[in-house]
Amino acid sequence: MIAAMDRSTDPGPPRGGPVLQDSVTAAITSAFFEELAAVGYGRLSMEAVARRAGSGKAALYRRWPSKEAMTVDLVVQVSVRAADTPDTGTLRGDVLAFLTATDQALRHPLVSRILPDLLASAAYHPAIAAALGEEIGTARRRKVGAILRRAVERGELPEDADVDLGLDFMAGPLYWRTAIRRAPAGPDRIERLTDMIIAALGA
Amino acid sequence: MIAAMDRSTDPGPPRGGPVLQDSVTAAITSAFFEELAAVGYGRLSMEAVARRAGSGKAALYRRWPSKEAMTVDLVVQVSVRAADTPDTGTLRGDVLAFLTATDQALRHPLVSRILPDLLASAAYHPAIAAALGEEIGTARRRKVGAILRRAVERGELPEDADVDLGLDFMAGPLYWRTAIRRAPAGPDRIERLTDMIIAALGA
DNA sequence: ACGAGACGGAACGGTACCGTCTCGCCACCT
DNA sequence: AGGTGGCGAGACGGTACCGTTCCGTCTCGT
Repeated sequence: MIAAMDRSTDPGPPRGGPVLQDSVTAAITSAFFEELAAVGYGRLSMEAVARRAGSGKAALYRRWPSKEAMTVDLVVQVSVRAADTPDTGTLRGDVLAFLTATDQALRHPLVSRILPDLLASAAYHPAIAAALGEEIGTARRRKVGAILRRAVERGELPEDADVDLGLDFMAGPLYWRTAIRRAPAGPDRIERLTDMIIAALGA
Repeated sequence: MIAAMDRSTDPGPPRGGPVLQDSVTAAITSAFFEELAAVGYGRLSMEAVARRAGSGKAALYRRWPSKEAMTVDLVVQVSVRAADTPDTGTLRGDVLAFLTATDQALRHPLVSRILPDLLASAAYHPAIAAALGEEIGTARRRKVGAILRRAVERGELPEDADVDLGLDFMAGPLYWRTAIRRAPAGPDRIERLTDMIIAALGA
C-alpha cells in the first residue's frame, strides 16, 4: 500500500523491456498521490496531475474517464496490498500487531495527509465512499473481526464481547491521535494503547 | 454551536431595528456553513457564498480579507458556545454526559459533514489547524482533563491513569463511528461505549 | 434635509481547469 | 520497411472564480 505511493521506490521497468505504457501509468500514479497529498481531493486537477507526471492530459483521459474514476481505481488498487495480520496466539499479540501495522501505515507522510482528506471527501462523493467502504472498511472489519473471534474461542474475551464497538476501539483512538491530533505514538504508547483496548473489549 | 449553522433558527433582527449590518452578516454566516457542507472547504468559493447569501461579493470582502480568514473567524465564533459538562459526581456520569453531548453535536447534519472536512483541510492550511487546535482541541482537552482529574481525586481512577491516551479514548471511538463510519450510536451504544472507555481508563 | 456608508448587482481583466483535438515523434509489431 | 498507436505538447472554446471597481438604491445618524 505504501510503496506504490512512493515515487523514490519506483525504479521503472528493469531494463529496455516493454516500457512505455507501464512507466507512464506508474508516473501518473505517483503524481496522483503526490498531488492529492499536496492540495487535497477537492482541488485536485487533472491538469496538475499530468504536469507533475510529465505527461500530456490525453494520457490520463486515455486511462480513466474522469477524476473520480481515476481516484477510485487508484485507491482501490493501492489498498489491495494490505496484508492480514497473523494469528500470534494471544489477543494481546494480535491487537499489538494490528495496531503496529496500522500505526506504521498512518505514519507514512502521504497516507496521513491523504486518508483524512479522502474520508472527508467520501461525504461528498458516493463513489469514493463506496470504494473506501468496500476496500478499506470491509477489509478492516474482517481482520478485526477475526482477531476478536479468535480471542473469544480462546476464552480471552467473554462470549458477549461487543464486536461492533470493538471495531471502533481498534481504529478510533489511534486514528484520532495520529491522523487528527497528529501526535505520533511511540512503541510504548502503542503497548499501553493495546492494554487499554483489551480492557475495553473485556468490559 | 449548532444554532448558528441553522438558517431556519435565524429569525433576523426582531423588528425595524439596526438591521442592515447584522442581518447580512447572519445571512453570510449561514450561507458559509451551508456551502461548506455542500462542497467542502477546498471547493468553497466566495462567489458561491455570496450567491447563496443573496449578497454581493463586496459584502464579504468588506468583512474578511480572504476565504481563509472568513473560515477561521466563523468557525472560532461558532465553537465558543460549546459549554462545559457539569460535575455529575461520578466518573461514569461525567463520561456519559460528555459522550452524549459529543454525540449530539456529531449527529447534526452540518457538523458531521463539515468537521471531517475541516480537520482534513487543517493539514493543508496552518491557519485552520491553529484555529481548530486552539478553539476545539484545547477546549476538549480541558474538559476531558477535568473529568479525569476529578475521577482520580475521587479514587475512581488510579493515580497513574494515562490522561494523554485517555483523551484519545474519549474522542476517537465515537468520532470514528459517527463521523467516519457514519454508523449512528443509539443511547444504548453510548452507555456501552461509556463502560468500555471507563474500563480502558482504568487499565 | 442631507451626507455617509453599506447594500445588491454587475462588470472588469486575469487566471485556472475542463475535456477535446491535432500535431509531429518514436517505439513497437508484423 | 511500413503501419499502428501511444506518446508529450499544447491550442481550443467554454466555464468558473478571483479580487476590484463602479453603479444606483436605501437606511441610517445628525
